[in-house]
Amino acid sequence: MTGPAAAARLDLAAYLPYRLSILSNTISGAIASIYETRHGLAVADWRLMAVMGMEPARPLTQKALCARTRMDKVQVSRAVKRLLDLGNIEREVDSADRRRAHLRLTRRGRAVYDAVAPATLEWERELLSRLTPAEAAILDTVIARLQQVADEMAPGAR
Amino acid sequence: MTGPAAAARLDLAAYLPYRLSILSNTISGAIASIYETRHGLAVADWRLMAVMGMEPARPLTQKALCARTRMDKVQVSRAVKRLLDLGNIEREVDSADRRRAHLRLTRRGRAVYDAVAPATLEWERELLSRLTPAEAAILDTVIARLQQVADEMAPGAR
DNA sequence: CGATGATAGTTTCATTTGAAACTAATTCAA
DNA sequence: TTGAATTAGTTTCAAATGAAACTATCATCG
Repeated sequence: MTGPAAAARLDLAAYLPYRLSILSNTISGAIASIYETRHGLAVADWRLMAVMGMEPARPLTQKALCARTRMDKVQVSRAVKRLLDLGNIEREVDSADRRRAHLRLTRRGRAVYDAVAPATLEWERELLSRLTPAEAAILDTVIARLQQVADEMAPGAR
Repeated sequence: MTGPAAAARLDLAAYLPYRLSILSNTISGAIASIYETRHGLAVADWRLMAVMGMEPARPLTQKALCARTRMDKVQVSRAVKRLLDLGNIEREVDSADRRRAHLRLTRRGRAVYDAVAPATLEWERELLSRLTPAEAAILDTVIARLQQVADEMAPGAR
């Protein structure tokens, strides 16, 4: 009833990588609209702010931001420049190693964070509320396991 | 035990949108390496070929490709141009409406498709093999449900 | 020391991307 | 019909991106 059966035909609508990509883009786009227009933040900018907001007492270097966000150093460098221009973060050169600088949210950045973070969390909560607790729990472990496997299978897996 | 409890603190490592984005990018990148270097295809190129390969007997217009891939018409226009240059697809102007053209894989394009599609499916199969059947089934329904909810929640939800 | 190599972060330059304007063909309405 | 509005697809131009080269600082080794 479905036409001639070809060996291993690829059906995008059922193909996990494709579905994940669409889903992730839909979600990211929706959440980005929370901070893009109102606070003038690009996705990369918000990502850095989210990390810096997590542990405000511990200022981070750009290298640490790279590690925590999986962004590369050029992206981070540019996002940092934008955030400095916006006045959302401040930089203090490390006294022991002047190549490094420690970055933290300013009062203004903290205010932006406090305005945006709850909205993004609420968005996530609303999304997850459509799943049963069992489904949510399985989703959690499945994502973790798939990430681990994907890391192993990726070219140049370390 | 986790420091001062701030209201609604955002933890990226536990935040679904972020985790999904990392996972999707890891997977897409790994799969892209299957066709990028060997066949000179960009992600968009392969996506179009995957759709055209699904039902080879039914040539598609660029508009139809937009709908099926969720890519916009500019991306599609450029990918089509690259695929024509590579000789992977051919174009036949619609006799009834000369704005439109029907696109299909050439013999060469079909050969590329037949080389790439099984490898990508094998990659997916390998990934999914790390899940129990129950987990895989739940993942399937969860992705579908989340996509539906995300579509509703996206700004300008139609 | 002083040279060599490594590290943190930035800049340059060529390519990619996206939005908006554009072209060409078709439909619709009077 | 012919003129306005739509539609399919392309081009343009400015902004975003990434890879590689670069600057400045620090560590190490003779």
